[in-house]
Amino acid sequence: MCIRLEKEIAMSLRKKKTMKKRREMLRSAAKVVSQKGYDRATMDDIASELLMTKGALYYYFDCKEELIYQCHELILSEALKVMEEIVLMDLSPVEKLEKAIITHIGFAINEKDILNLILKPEQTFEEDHLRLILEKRQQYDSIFDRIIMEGLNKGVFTSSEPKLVRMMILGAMNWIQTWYSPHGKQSPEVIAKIYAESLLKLLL
Amino acid sequence: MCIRLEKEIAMSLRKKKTMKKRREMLRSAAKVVSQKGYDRATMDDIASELLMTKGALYYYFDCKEELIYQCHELILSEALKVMEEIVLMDLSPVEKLEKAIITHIGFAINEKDILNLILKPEQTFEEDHLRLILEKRQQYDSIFDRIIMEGLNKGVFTSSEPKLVRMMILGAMNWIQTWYSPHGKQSPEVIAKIYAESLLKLLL
Amino acid sequence: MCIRLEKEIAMSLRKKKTMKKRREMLRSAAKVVSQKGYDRATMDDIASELLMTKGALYYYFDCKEELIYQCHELILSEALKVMEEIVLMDLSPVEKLEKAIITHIGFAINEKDILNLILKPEQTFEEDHLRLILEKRQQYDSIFDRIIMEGLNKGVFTSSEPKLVRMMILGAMNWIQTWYSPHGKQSPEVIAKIYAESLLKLLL
Amino acid sequence: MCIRLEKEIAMSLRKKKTMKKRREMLRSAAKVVSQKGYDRATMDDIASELLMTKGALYYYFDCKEELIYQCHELILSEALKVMEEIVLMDLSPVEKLEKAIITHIGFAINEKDILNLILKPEQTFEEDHLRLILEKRQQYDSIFDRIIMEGLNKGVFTSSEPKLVRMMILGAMNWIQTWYSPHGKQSPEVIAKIYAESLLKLLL
DNA sequence: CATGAATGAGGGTTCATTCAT
DNA sequence: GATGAATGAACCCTCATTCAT
Repeated sequence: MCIRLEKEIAMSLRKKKTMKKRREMLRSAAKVVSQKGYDRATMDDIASELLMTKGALYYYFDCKEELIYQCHELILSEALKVMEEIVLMDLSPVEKLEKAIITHIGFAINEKDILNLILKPEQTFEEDHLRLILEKRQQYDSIFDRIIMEGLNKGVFTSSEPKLVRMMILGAMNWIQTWYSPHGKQSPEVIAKIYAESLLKLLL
Repeated sequence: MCIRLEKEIAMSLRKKKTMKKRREMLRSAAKVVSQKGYDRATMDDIASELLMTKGALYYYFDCKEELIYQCHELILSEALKVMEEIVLMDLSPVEKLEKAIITHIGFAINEKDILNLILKPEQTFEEDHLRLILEKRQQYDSIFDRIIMEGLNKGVFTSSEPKLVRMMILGAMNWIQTWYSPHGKQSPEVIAKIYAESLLKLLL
Repeated sequence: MCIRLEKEIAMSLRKKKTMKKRREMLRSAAKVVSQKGYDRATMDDIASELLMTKGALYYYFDCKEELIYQCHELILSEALKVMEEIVLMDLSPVEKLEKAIITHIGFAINEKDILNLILKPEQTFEEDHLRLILEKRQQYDSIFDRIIMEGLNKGVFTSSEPKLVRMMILGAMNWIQTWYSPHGKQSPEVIAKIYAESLLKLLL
Repeated sequence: MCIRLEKEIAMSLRKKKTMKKRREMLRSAAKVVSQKGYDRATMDDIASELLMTKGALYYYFDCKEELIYQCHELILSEALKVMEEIVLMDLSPVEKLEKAIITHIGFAINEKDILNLILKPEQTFEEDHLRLILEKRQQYDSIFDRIIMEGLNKGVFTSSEPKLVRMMILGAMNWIQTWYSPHGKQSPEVIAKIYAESLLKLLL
């Protein structure tokens, strides 16, 4: 019994370790891929960023696409969870949208490496992975829709085209990746604030 | 003399033909590349879209990068010219910005194939081409800055962060490529109108 | 009759012109090929050295190999003719060999562009051309053999291995191409003299 | 500790194996290239001579030029080492030069495949490799200069142009590659002896 | 689990050659 | 005779993937 317990604990420890390792690998992979682009980042690049050999990577992931898909999955799920918490908070729609915008921009900047991957999944993924990714993106986007609808229903937002406005907001935010540099004069937090304040005008 | 003249005319005719052909090739190349992505679109793909052989492509362009660079150059120059005309028109800043937004969205949708290429040039182009592209993009962006500044000076626009607002506007517009489909319910023109109207709010 | 005559003269003039042109082309081709090597010199390189287009070259020569073969043929025939004159001169074997060495070195240096081509014809020419070239080289080499034999018969030369000595002499001379530079301190004539004097020792 | 030791031994064994393989590859590559010439020998040719695939070659060498450069490096270094031993032997200059000539001809004939590559490195190698090769050749040549100078100083050799004589000797020897065939009537050793004996006359 | 080695299917590029005009 | 354009066969090189050890 005691031995069994130890084993179980050991297992769960090992599993945790493995999970942690996988996550590390995903982060590193995402970093390389977001810098070079999917097609230009080779498995060797990714492996050496991890101080591993290519062969080892294939122990953890079946193929390149799978590896990168897992990256998406990881970060999108994380982001989605945070966003869903925001929706359920006891806040006004205005406050929720502000929070959502600030949070999203935080991801876009801090997790630039990973979120970067999201542009044009059609050019990267095959059927199966693609469907899953598009679904999750859909879920993510709908978070914003829900907040906006809530605001419209409560009469604090105004818009005849809420879907288009949601896309304007997302587009404006995602574009930040394009020009943001940590050496710029404004901190990510300041940028996020300004964006939140400004973009809210689209709904007033 | 007469013969000489004929020759010259013939020359200029041939040159015109060649120019026209080059332009056609650029359009087709842009189409393929915008669909598959730079790295996945092979020179064979591009050539067969043109009902040509790969070798023929290399008669006109030194290498793949050069070919795609010329695509950028072509469309960016065109767009820039149109935008510069707008700046010089005898219109109010509000009207100018509306026109600029509508025009830009027109490009983003109709020339999707080409403008699409603009995302992340760093991952595609080497030093020299990259610098030229970034310069031209800069010029393009500054058109919007000029209109915005004009509005601020005349007191019709208000913003403490005009640069960030300009980037929100561009981001919102460029994102359209991401989701626009000709089968959607709204026509490009309607979309453009709605965007123009909404985005102006960011400056009021 | 008179017209006919004119025509004939004209013909012969044209032919001469054509011949001259061919020779010019061969010289230029040889120059390019000797600098870059057969495989690295493209037909475009050769054509542009001649201020022509590639197509024009093909009017005069069937293919690249043919063109280069003609180069060999031209220079080898020339050299052979000069050498044969030397053999027939009314000179002592020593004087003949001196003259032959000096003449050969003159070719090796001044016609470097063309003689250069002679190394390793096996790697360049197909069956037919190769046989013709090897034959002519054989003829050329045998000139030296004849002079040496004459010297041996007259008792002014001594060697138990005349063939090997002939090859030493040719090797020593042809190697000059490898290091000769017009900017060196010794003139071609001086070099030739020294070589003639020294190499004769091999037969004394 | 024991495990560690085993590992280290294994490492060194594997490394040795790898080194040996590399050397084999260089020999085969040299063979193919010396037969077909650098530009005509394809990587496929070289690979199939080794019963390998092209890809495997690229696992060991960065590019074709590097592969062939390593061939040069290998054989030149070997030859240079042997020659340097000769210079340092306790022999008379005449005996040293004889030995050097015989040794060089041994290389020229037996390692024909590799030494063959030395003609015209300018047409094959880029800047960096070229410089290294020319340097090493220089070193090699200077071995002969040193022996000759020693002989001149001791009064056993006579020459007003020792540099030119050195080049005659090298040229005569290297030319052997051009005509030597294992089916000829004279053995390499006999040829080497005759050359040594004859070429010494140039310095007496 | 991990590594070094190898494979094989392309992809970009070059170039001799051809041909309509 | 000459030109611009086009072809197609190779060639060098890359890289995701596999596998014996």
